Amino acid sequence: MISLAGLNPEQRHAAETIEGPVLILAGAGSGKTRTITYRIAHMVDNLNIDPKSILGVSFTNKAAREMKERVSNLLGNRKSRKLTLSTFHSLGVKILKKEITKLGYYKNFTIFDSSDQLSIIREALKMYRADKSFDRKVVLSKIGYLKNNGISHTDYEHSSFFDPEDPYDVAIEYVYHFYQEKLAFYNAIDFDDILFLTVRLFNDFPDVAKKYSELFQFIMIDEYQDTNNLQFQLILGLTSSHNNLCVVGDDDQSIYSFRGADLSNILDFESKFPGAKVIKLEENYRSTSSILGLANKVIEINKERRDKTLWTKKKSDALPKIWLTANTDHEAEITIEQIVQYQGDGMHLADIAILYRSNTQAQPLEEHLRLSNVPYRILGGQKFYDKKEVKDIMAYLFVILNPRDQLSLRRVLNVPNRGIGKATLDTFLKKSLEENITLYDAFLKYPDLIPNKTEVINKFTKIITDFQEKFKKHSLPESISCLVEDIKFNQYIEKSHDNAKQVERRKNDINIFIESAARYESYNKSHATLENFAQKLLLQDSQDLEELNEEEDDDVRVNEVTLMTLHSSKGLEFDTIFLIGVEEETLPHKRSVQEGGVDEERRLCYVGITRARETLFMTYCKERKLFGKDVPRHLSRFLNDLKDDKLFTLQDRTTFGHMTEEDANQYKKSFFKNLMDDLEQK
DNA sequence: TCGTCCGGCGTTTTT
DNA sequence: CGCCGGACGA
Repeated sequence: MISLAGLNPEQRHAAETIEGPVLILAGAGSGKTRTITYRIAHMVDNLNIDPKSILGVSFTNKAAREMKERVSNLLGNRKSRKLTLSTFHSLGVKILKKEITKLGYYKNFTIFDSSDQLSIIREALKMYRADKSFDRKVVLSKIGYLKNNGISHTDYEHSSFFDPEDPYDVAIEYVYHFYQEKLAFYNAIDFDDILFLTVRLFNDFPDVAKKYSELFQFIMIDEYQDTNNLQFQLILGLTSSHNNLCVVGDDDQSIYSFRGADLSNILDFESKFPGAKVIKLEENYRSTSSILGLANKVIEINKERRDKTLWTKKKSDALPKIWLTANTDHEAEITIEQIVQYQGDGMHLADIAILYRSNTQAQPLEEHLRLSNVPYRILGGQKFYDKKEVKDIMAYLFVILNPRDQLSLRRVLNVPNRGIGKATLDTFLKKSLEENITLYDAFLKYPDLIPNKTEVINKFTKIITDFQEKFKKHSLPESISCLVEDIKFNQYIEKSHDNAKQVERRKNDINIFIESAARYESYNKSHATLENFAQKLLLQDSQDLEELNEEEDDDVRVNEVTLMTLHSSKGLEFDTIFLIGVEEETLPHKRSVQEGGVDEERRLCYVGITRARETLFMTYCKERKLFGKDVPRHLSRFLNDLKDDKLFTLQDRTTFGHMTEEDANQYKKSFFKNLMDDLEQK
């Protein structure tokens, strides 16, 4: 029996409302995760609901994992194992693995990341012979936008999204077709396709939708404010045979509209799901009253939001501080100075975070942290999987699994250099087009197409076929390290870099990769096939990699300051927050202002403020170096509009050198006091 | 086939 | 100011 006595009345109400559509509006720091983990535990343990029939969906693997862990702490491993707690995308892949042949794909499909996508679009634009240079990224995001609105490449021309007068739209019409045909030919899908195809599957085969909807009788969606149209369609499919949908979210923390998140999903929940119950969690357990007071004022300006006001029992008079600094260097300097002081006071560095709007702002901070010998970590910098050498090895694995995957094939073809360059590739590409076979099949069928290349071609295809066998017989880590050995990858790394340190780091990355395969194998035993491992890699869901990379330990929090963007800070909390660069054109970002997305920037600011438990510093610069030029800056409207409300103290740190205004006054006072004392003595 | 040089561009990014 | 991608030359 799970006791809900530890929940407040609203949380408890949320945990006990099981049937029908429910919207839990969970403000920042209102105990959301606690509430939904108890809700699940209550369903299973107290109401005897079969855990197999419960589906919990979140956005990140990390969130899904955390949920799993916390439910498991309440329910025990045996029951919690039967729950399905996953991300939208891994759920989609799971379904597609079983059903994708219905849509004309092979089962061993590859998932393309954005660099793969961009290279196809580059090819398409070349074919289109665009005299005006179209921006690949714009084209890609438009295609993604179309997919997220359920428009396929064949629908596009006849849809309301297509304007025949707009040259961009006409180009995109061509590129979209080219792109989808290439993907199908490579037996690959992109991230949007994972959801797009799942929705299409549900629409074209209602019995399939019914099957999954009957399997999952109770559905929970976390971070509902970030769902897009496609995810909404998916939810409709999953609930087609029942109405037990519980969504959890906070419209004030919707910060992913640029990825298609549609705020109306949460704003109009009741009209989309009639009879819905709405439960508000408004007690904040995280921040002091002064931090929350500022946060509430900042966000209340937004028009399109659900009415709610967070409150807390944690009273405090310590107002958030805003520092005016001279420039980015000065900003970094006094921020780190303050952190050093805290460090001297015995504060744990893991309780401190520095947040910023964009990654470029991290640079001066990093410099000053290093200068002051303050340990730090940067969240969301270069991803492990994005490192070139790791991607290379992964590409080998993808080709071994799916030789139709031409992008991976082309990636590894001449890595390490084996004399298969552009000319050779083009000849084989031409042949494969003529015969309408895959590039790989062209290698197999016509190895002597170019007489003096026969040997290298045969050598290459032999590696692939050999390892297709090898992976069946031997363990994952064994096979991968054998592959690395066979292709002489380490020599290749040595040859491509003259910096000895870089060589070591890159070799080490490969070792980490192999170790992660070993870990994956030890966790998953007989299920640890190359196919399943590759799928984890494709969904960037290998916790082993992260663990190995960060050496995280649950009990010991590493003594490091955390640096990250506002986006990646959502869901986290720290005793002390430094929110830097709170300036016009930085937060709100210039481009968002131009495109009318100021509301979302305001939410971003709100997210940043509400990360802080005890202490909040915000900084802005008089001048910021942008692209080599010094540009004058002003305090962000989000704070400037509240100047008279006494919600924060503004300190000009440019005039007191390294001292705060208070310190300077103190100094002046004691200076005069000493002077007086001296005079008195005389 | 590979390396170098030059020009353009520069936000956030759960999968 | 610095990075990345395309062009062009050795």
